[in-house]
Amino acid sequence: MDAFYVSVELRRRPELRGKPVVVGGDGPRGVVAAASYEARRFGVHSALASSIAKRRCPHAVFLPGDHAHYSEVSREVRDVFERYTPLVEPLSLDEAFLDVSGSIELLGDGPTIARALRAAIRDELQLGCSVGVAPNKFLAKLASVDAKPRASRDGIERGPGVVEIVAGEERAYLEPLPVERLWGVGPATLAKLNRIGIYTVADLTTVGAPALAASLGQSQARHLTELAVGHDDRPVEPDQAIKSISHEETYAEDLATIEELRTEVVRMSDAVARRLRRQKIGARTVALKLRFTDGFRTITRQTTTPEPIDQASIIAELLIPLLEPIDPTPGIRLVGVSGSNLGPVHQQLSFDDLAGAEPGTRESTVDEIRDRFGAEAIGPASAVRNGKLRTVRPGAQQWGPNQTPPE
DNA sequence: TCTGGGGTCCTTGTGCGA
DNA sequence: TCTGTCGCACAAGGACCC
Repeated sequence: MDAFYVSVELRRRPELRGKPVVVGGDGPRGVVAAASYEARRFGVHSALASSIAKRRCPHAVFLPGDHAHYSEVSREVRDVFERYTPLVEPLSLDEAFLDVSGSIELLGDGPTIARALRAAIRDELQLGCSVGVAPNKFLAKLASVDAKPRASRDGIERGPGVVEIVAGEERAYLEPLPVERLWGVGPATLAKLNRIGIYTVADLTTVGAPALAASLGQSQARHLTELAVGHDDRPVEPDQAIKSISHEETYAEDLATIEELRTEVVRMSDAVARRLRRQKIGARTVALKLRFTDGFRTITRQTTTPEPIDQASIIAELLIPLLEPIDPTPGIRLVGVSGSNLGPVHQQLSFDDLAGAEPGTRESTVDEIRDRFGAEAIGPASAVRNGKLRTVRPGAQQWGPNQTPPE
């Protein structure tokens, strides 16, 4: 999808069409989630610090973002995709791979299906999208980027909308591209490649395997060598099982005491546990993540239990001891909790249960209360501040702390 | 007055049992 | 009994993706 979050907002706010619009966090530590092409002309792009975005484009309209709404629209988009093939693998809210090889006889070749799909999304949902057509996922993704509109200081180019990479022409397409276009080459890998004289995909195909492996390690070297010649045999998999569930928050003001960290770990554990129960799954490994303000340093601590768990009280009881050796006085800007190693939950005893309740009943009752009366209806006592419960809504703080923190 | 949140995958180090 | 090593599981961190 093209500038998905912004395009969704423009459907509700048509008066903003043609203006620089930015969706993201507007607080001191917020980032840009999406920028309209008008804003991109000023060098504003996703993941840019909002403070810099405001400096580059002071007249842009900043919108806070509405993750729940984008999820709904994403579902509508997927419904359209599924009219063309059942083999749809969502990559994120705004991207998906479609295997249409079984639909060609009925609906026409790849580019024909791509054009029909674009027209349907535009006419029915008033949203723009760009499609890459290719023999595999990596090349299709690459082509879809080249199909998108492009913004520069001089103006906005519309983009072709559909780009096809034909089988047999993979290498001719790939070789002139800068090597960072390959999936898995970010800033760190790019620096390593540049150090051994690799700047383009063509450079990568001429360097020997031992030299590449010495720089990057066997696994990554093999991966990039395959991509550089257009090989990618990953199938389109519609039903990917999730492997971890996490919740993390960055604070507008640093935390500096163990007591504050404990309170936040309880809140985050509650959020993660609720989502685990929603998915009817438990985590064997639970992890704590802390990011220090000095130098953006991040540490993680994890522990693994014999059985999958989905109770907030147990997750918190496991993680809080991991906090004890940590000195928070330099200032903590982010706290996160995650659960991985997922599996079905067997009957488990929580600390609550030791007080007499049936195993697991207390937290599922909490879920029911929240479903009926809202997230603010009930929560951990330690999450109450100034008489108000500080709740966690998934996605609510997706792009950094709010400008005006809750009381 | 720069850097979110939710993910996946990989590498490296370590402890442990065989 | 001591030492080396192999495989495995786990912990921690890093890199990358949208």
